[in-house]
Amino acid sequence: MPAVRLQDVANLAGVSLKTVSNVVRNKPHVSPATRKRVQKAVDELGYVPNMTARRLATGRTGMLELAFPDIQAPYYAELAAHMFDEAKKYDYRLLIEQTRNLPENERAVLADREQGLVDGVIFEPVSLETSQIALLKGDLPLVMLGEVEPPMTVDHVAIDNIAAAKTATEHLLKRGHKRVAFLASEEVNSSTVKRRLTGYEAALREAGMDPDPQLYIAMEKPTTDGAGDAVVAALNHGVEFDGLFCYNDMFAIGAMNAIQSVGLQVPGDIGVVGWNDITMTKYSMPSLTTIAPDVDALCSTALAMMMERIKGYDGIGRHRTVDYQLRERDSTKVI
Amino acid sequence: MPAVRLQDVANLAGVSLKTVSNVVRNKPHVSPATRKRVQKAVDELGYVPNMTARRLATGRTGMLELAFPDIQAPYYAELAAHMFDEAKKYDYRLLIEQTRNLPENERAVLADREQGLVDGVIFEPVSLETSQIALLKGDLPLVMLGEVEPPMTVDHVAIDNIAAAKTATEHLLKRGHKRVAFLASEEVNSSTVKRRLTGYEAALREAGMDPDPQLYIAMEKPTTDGAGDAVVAALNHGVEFDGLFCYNDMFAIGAMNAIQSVGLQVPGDIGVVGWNDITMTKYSMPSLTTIAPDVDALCSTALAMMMERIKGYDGIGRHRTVDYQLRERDSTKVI
DNA sequence: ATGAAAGCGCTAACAG
DNA sequence: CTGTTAGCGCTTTCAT
Repeated sequence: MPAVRLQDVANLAGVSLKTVSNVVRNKPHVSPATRKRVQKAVDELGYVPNMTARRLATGRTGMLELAFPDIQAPYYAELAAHMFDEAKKYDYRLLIEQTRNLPENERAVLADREQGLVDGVIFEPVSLETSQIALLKGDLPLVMLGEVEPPMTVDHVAIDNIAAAKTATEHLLKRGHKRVAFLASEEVNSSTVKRRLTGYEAALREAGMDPDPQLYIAMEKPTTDGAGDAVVAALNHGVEFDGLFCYNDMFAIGAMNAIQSVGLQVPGDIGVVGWNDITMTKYSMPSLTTIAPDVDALCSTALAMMMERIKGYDGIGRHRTVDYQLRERDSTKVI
Repeated sequence: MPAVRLQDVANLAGVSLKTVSNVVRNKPHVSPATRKRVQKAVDELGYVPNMTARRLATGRTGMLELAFPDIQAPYYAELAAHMFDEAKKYDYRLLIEQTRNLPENERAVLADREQGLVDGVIFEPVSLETSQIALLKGDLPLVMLGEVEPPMTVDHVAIDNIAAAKTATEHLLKRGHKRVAFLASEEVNSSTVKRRLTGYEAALREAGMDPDPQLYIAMEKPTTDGAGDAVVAALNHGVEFDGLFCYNDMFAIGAMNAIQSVGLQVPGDIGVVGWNDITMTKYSMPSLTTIAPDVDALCSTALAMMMERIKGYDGIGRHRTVDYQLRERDSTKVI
């Protein structure tokens, strides 16, 4: 059954192509009588506009690319869900692209190898450097998310990682934890790690403590199990700490499980704070205190900037910071 | 900067449009010398093919829609990740559409309101009925996932829910749990619930027990918290059980937390089994024994059937069953 | 208020 | 091996 075209409808209704097009798109300049007749023909034939053709004619695809490391990571799945909702408000659909933290995939995102597929891309790189991004970025509207420093010309939205890391560390200190460690993997997101480390150290210094290099626990593998392994190794090496600020929630959950598996208590012996506020933090044992970025604001800000770019704004890159909150749960109850 | 077109490249290279097109698509029938010259022009101009135009000309979009309830649900996020990988093998991209369990959204998926946007749709409905699907399904290739009975003409892939539910229940029985309850929400996926209930009851009967209606714990809200609430309510009502087979992993995790919050132990007092084997099951406390569908096989089978449909296969709907495994973890250690 | 004609950028016969 | 000629289905001036 070959698809029914505008022409077919026009023939049936006995009007021109243009008129049918006007009716379909709810344009003015069509008499009620004609409109009704055309609508009847549309329904009868079951006409559905061909998006591809419309796109070619208008140059607008109605699609945005959302590129980030991994849809399977809870934080990104949740980010995607919010972004879907937000995009729908502007009548846009999202095409998801996973980079898997691979530089070549991140480069491919910018290479814009499929012109005309999307109207713009919202991109959270983790390993590309600013200079490379500037180099590769074509003229497709681009909004960056996350901690990689954007080039001068590109819009960017993120939360203040230094401040949030400071908040997390201060919280641990306030709850009575004296020696707070920082758990992260350097393999990924090194600029992010750096920022959070800065905030962490600032909190310690303000509390009159000197950051102890021993308390920087580096993971070998950037996975949940890797987090557990690193914590156990630190404990076995006699590193003493009673507070742990983790790079993300999954690492925190891995760490809590490991801590409890060696007979220590959370938060009794070690208080733990995560980052992202993924759904699972409510159901881990114990539930996890975490930094909750305002994902709604993140998405709406990113999309708003994207829409301006699409409409033609071509100025210098804007940098927006969105809020975060410390969500206190059982992993840091007062001791 | 107006996009560079095939024509521009042809002009620069001094050849015809067609030749450039051949070079770009790596078609034969181009002399090495010409190919090189054209390639140089392509690079110089930074030519990128316009996908929309290509699509209109070929009628192939290179895109598949993947429609399911909710990207935020871990199982679907993981399914999507696998599906992305599988689709890439066929050079297809995926457009995700969330139905949020809403019938109107499920209907919209089938209504094919955007002809020419995708070449086919892979769809896991939960609330639509077979007859409605048959009615709404246009002529876009369609492959169904999950437990809703497909119409005669549509392909379908799923795991044997009755057998898997029986396996899960038998496992609990084998581990020494005498009174096994079944936890689910009837609001959603009622056909799925029915099948699992059938398997659950079959296992009980084979073990010489009569299913006790009291042991069917119905949730009011189909959420993780709803699962916990339902279990606590049952316990408060004096329902006695020492085994719990849950509709899905998140419900199981909610149930385990609730059980432990009232002072009972898992698996000591109550053994728990989930469904889906989401990543989190390894990190819950205790880790969760669960039914692990072979998601890889699910995706590859679905995509293979989709490719046949796209290539023109127009026969009767095929029904494929993929494997599952019982993944034993700490929530059902021998008691 | 409606119609005719000219593309959007690409692919696909069909020639040469 | 390469070039020419039509479309793909829709939107959009520009007339009427």
